[in-house]
Amino acid sequence: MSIQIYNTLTRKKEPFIPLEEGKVKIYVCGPTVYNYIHIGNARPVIAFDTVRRYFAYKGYDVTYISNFTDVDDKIIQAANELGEEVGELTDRFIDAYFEDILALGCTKADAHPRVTDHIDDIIQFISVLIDKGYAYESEGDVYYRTRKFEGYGKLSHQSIDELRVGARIEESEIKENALDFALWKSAKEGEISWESPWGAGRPGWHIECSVMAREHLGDTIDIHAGGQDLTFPHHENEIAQSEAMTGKMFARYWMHNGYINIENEKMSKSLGNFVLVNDIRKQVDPKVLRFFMLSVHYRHPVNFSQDLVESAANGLDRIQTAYNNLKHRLSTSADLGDQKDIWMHKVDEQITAFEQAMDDDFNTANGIAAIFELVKLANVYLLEKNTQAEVLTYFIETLERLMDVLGISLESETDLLDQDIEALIEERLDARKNRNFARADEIRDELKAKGILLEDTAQGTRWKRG
RNA sequence: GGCGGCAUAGCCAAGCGGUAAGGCACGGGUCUGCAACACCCUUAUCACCGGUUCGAUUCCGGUUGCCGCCUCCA
Repeated sequence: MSIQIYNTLTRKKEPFIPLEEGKVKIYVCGPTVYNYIHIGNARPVIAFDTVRRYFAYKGYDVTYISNFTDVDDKIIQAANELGEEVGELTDRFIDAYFEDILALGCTKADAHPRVTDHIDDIIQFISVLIDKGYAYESEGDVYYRTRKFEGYGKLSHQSIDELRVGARIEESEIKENALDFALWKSAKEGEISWESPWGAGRPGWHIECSVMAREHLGDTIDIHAGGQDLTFPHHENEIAQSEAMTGKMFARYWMHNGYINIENEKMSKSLGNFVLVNDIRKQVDPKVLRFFMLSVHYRHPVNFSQDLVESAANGLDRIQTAYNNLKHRLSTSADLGDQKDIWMHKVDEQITAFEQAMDDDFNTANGIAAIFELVKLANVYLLEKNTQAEVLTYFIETLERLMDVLGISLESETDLLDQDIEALIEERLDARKNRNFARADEIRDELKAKGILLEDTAQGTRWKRG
């Protein structure tokens, strides 16, 4: 079964057919680096990191590119306000970005190109568009001639005539048409700028992605992804630029993730309800944040609230506990029992269910359901008097493998017990043998106060951090 | 005005033509020295009104209510 992808371009789920057998080239629009990222920024990073992981799981050779917009109005403004050089500011927030996304279990892209490293390519690209009649210079700016590109509007399914010219699109004298957008902006006094055939200036927002995607992935890429709000105008404009340039299809599949709301409200600066990843990940286990986001299909909106995150934490805990218990059993039980094939088969069924879910437009909500079924099976298996190492191992490895697709590691945090604690657990075992339950409970409470929870099983006492 | 999305149990969330996955929370039971973990049991006429169909949560039309894009935005 091939992977089905909902393609914004066609508004349909389509079987994924790579340009090149066994390979997939993905470009994800990255952040404008003038601040720490918020959880809304984190959603596409997590969603498409998961897409990337699943492709890899399926054996694809994935090339994954995500850019940094490191020069634009907001950056210049922020730098001015902070009295910092643009380059300093962007370096700082790029570092912060990596810290944040790594904490969230995302892998770095194969390349993170920056706009400021591609100025020459951008200038060249724009020059060709001008030569081809798709762009024109006007008072030091260069604009894209939207009317000239026939397919304009095909991604957002907007008719160019229906687009409302908002109050903020100025019917500028220097543009031929209100919908024309800037490829090159002339520099204002004192602004960071680069020399160009049209004078000192800097790139417009949309051109960078066309240039960098082409540079790193070629004329046509398999998947182009980003937040829903980028569909128009950003991605529409990218298509116009790239296809005018190459005459070839720019991206075959367009994926867009849904929004995040905060406590049922839109996240916005005016409401002051921005949640920065850098803050929240210090309060909530980033694994939980990731698990929470993946519990909803990527195209649907997700509501971020303390209660919902907490309930996700409890769910993830169920998976973690089962995993820990399997490991504990493996290390404490004899290799007995039979019916190996039956159990292995049941595990396989859930692997299939997981893959079917993920094949269906990366339906992580259903994938997680399959993992929970696996957990249920494991818990039932652990009820057996005798277990087989091979079965336990298969459960453990499968859980690791599937959770890894979701970018969540179940490996314990290398925190070994202090000798003191270990001694206490030993002492408690003795106390229980001697039916000195008062002392046993005392020890359990003492450890609980230190965040160590004890669980007595037929195979001995196991513990976990609580 | 144009384009689009969503409405499923207390909460979250899949399903999208054959009478409802999964998780969280709640209640009852089993296991346990007591717990914890776990297991078992219990919980939904799928916003409303029409239509198509042998049959609709699922398709079509309409109504209501939320939401997004059309302007920087993940």
